Amino acid sequence: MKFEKIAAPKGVREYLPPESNSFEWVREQLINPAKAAGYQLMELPVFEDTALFNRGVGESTDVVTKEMYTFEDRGGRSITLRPEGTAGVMRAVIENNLDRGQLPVKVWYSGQFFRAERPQAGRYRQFYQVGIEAIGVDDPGLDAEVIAIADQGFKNLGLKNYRLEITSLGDAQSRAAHRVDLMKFIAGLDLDEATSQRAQINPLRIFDDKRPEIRQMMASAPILMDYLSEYSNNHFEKVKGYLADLGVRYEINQRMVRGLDYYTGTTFEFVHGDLGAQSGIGGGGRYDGLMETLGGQPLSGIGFGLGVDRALLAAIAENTLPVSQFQSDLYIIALGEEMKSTALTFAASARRQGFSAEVDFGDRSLKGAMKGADKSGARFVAVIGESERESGSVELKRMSDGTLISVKMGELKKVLGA
RNA sequence: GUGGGCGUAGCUCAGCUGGUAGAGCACUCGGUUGUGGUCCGAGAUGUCGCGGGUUCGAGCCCCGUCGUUCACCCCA
Repeated sequence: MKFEKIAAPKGVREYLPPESNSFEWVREQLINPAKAAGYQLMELPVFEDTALFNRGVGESTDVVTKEMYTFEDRGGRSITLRPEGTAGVMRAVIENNLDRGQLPVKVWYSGQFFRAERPQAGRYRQFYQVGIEAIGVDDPGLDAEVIAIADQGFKNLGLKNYRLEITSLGDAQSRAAHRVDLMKFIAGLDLDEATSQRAQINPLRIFDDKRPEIRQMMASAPILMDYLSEYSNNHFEKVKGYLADLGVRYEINQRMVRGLDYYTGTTFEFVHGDLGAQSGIGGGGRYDGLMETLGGQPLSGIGFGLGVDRALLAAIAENTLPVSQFQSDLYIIALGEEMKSTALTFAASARRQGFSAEVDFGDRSLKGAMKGADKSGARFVAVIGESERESGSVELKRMSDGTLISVKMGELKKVLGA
């Protein structure tokens, strides 16, 4: 009887040892600055009521119209695998009245997100993000701090070849005024069918077109930043000032376009230089209307999402991953089956003493076991035989230079260090 | 969703103008019975992604399909 193999679903990225160690490290580096700034964990469902994203992310976005994993559950409810994190956080904040306490609500999250796109380098159908949200306060200092936290995450990874682009999308009035003029401008252009259709849905998208001829046409298009209200402009000036004070380097990108509809005011993106087409490693911004749209108070908020998969690719490209292999302190080999119990007991004792210890399994030859110890990268090896069992002490072999050091099983600290 | 490249042992790949598969690495064992990294020897491993077609004969040609990859699109 032979069973067929089952493959992973298309487009999912899996992290297996030893690469998973790098993945875990990257994720930690990215989120640590947020923890240090007082953000607290929020664990949310990976699936939500479809309406949350339709309403929250926006019906005009590609994310909602063609990239969501939507299905009906057994109770006839329309369910969607989350394509991004902010809407879910907002839903939970509103539902649990977190915004009735001290503001801003500061939370972080980490997990997988889903988008049914054609897979490509750095683009997967299931991908990982860490992110934060600060909800309920509209303070340019907060905008700057949020951006600085994201930037610190990338710095923690040792990345250098990335840039931070920022812009302000202004408030509702700013955007409405700009949109009128921009539509007028675009109507005068000679665009192909698909492009002009896209322009109807969101004219800002045309700014993001990569074709040189389009870029040239758009060179003289009206820029949103020229339409900012006094309030928006003032707010943005302060953000830039604080960023400068924080030593966060940025570039203004007046043509930045984000894929989610809810962004207003300060908006930003981190772009890496070595990643090919999928170069965005993180992004975020302020969202004035989102909470109200989802049935909550009319409070503003700001947050970001950082791509863990892409950050890892960037770290690989820049060769900044730590070389240290994740190794055990102690590798324990039992000489024959009779000694296995002693070996297991010793390993458990070593772990209680605060050291990582692994046991060689499979009853292979001592030579094979030593090879296994070598490959595991363990710092020390202990061979357990009759004399060890009788005396209660072991000879620890330091693998780096081969020296043998005798020590009582209960006093590993003397050799392995604190 | 649209286009192009690719798909041979666990990994990296070779396989000439079609004649039914190979290398290196890795893996297991051994080089006399309690100590690794080098060296030497031995061994196991593939329905050549899958399904059709052409042919006396296909890993090599054709079609389809799936996967992968790059770009478009989109974005983390």
